[in-house]
Amino acid sequence: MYTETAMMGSSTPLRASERAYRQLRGEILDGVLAPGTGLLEVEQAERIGVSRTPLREAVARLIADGLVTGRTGRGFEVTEISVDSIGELYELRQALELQAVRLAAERRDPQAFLVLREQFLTAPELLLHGDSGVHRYYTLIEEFEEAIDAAVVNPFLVGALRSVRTHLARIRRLARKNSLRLRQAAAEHLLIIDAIIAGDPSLAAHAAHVHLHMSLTSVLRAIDEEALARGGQPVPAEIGGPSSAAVYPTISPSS
Amino acid sequence: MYTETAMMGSSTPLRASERAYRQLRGEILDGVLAPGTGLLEVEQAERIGVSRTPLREAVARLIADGLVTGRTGRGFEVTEISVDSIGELYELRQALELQAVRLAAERRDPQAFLVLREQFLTAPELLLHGDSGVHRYYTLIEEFEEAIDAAVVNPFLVGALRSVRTHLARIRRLARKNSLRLRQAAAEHLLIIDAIIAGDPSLAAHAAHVHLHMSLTSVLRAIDEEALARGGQPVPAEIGGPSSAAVYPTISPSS
DNA sequence: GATCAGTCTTGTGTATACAGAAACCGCAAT
DNA sequence: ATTGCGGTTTCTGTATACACAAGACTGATC
Repeated sequence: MYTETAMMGSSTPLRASERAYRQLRGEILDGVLAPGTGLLEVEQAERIGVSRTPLREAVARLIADGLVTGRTGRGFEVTEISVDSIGELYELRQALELQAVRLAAERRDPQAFLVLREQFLTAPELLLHGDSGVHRYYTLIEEFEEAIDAAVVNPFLVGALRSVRTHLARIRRLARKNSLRLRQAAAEHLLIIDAIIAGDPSLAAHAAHVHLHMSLTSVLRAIDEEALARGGQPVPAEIGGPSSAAVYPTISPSS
Repeated sequence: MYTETAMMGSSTPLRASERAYRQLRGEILDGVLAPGTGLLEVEQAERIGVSRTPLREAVARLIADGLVTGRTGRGFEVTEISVDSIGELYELRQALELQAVRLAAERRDPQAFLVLREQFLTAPELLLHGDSGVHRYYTLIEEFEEAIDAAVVNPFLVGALRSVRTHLARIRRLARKNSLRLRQAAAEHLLIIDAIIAGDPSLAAHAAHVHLHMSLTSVLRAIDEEALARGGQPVPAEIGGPSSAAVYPTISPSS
């Protein structure tokens, strides 16, 4: 059977393993497949419409990405996201982004960042335009990240950054940010961009540090609030576990 | 030299994909499979003695590790190591190790590092004992790295560090260090260890920075010398061009 | 002699068949 | 009632078969 299902309009028909990878990855990142979900090869292969061979390849890549863990013997499992793991991810993120921003400030093409600067200046009013504005804002962030990657040049560093961003995407889902925080974040980005344009690595790094600190604080608070809201007003003792840790169980990724 | 095949008569019979992965990885790290070598699925599967299915899984992991690149259409290829890529790797390494060492200084169990300290003190005389002493020294380095990993706790950071160390192992092959440099390196390590024991994150980071700088300098010089020796004639000191970069062609990994 | 086209070989991508192993269920025994 | 044991049932791990695509080769033509 050669399923012509998704031509996608794009050029290449896309290999089955690639389709499986993208679909699973997308579903994990979107939270369709919740953390802790146990998956079986046969079941997933059938659902996605590929045979087990390409599906296994897809799962192997997801494991390498740290989005999935191989369960001994029986299938595989979407990795959990604990509050602890968020802090850990930010420790790595800090190491990488400070370095990236430092190098970007040394090697940047000023032109690219001047363009970005203009766009970030419009962020506040952009964020008044509801959901579509927010979406546009996230696109802007992506462009910022791409500009950094391009300026840094370093494939090792960029690779590590991409990995971190993958996990960040999942965390972002846990706590949708309010627009106040987004406007604040835009201002913080602007500062980083200015430092890069000025070719000031040290300032860029410190500005990034500030931004990450604010970001982490905001994420943790948002998750806390959400946990309270979901836990309901009562918060009865019937669930005796450690409060926040129970909501987002333990475990964490590897790569 | 590295270990050979299956000296581990350990517990599990080991899956075929795992065997293939370890063998290929070992051979790449040892330089048996030189950078740029083109590999074919069938040929490698036959050589290693597994079928294509597990071999493909092994190759997928190697690609994820950045040790191998998929070639469009025809087989796969051992990734090259350029002089540029060494510098890039060290940029990532610096970001990660400084952060690791910083966190280790905050969270360490002093006892573990006190033990390490004792051992590193014996390094100089250890390195007088020829090849076996050098081997013992590298074991010591591994123990140091493990102690850092344990102190850092952070799985994300540790994962990224492991990836870097993989690539470092390949580079180490290119330029076997002289024992003078190793003694020097031991002293630098000692400083880092002392800072960690003292619980001084900032000093630990700076000491690590120094160490990495010295290490990179030493590696690059060693490669240069080796290139000169191999290039035969006393290549004039016209370093202006891509002289050194030409020896170890372009390309680099992705992770 | 060179170039181009058609075929032929070879290698990947995918599906499937098969074997071994681990979890599940039920039964029985303490 | 609980626990240990055996049969059963999946599910994984591996091998293999098959289809398609991309080179390589050969032969023919200019």
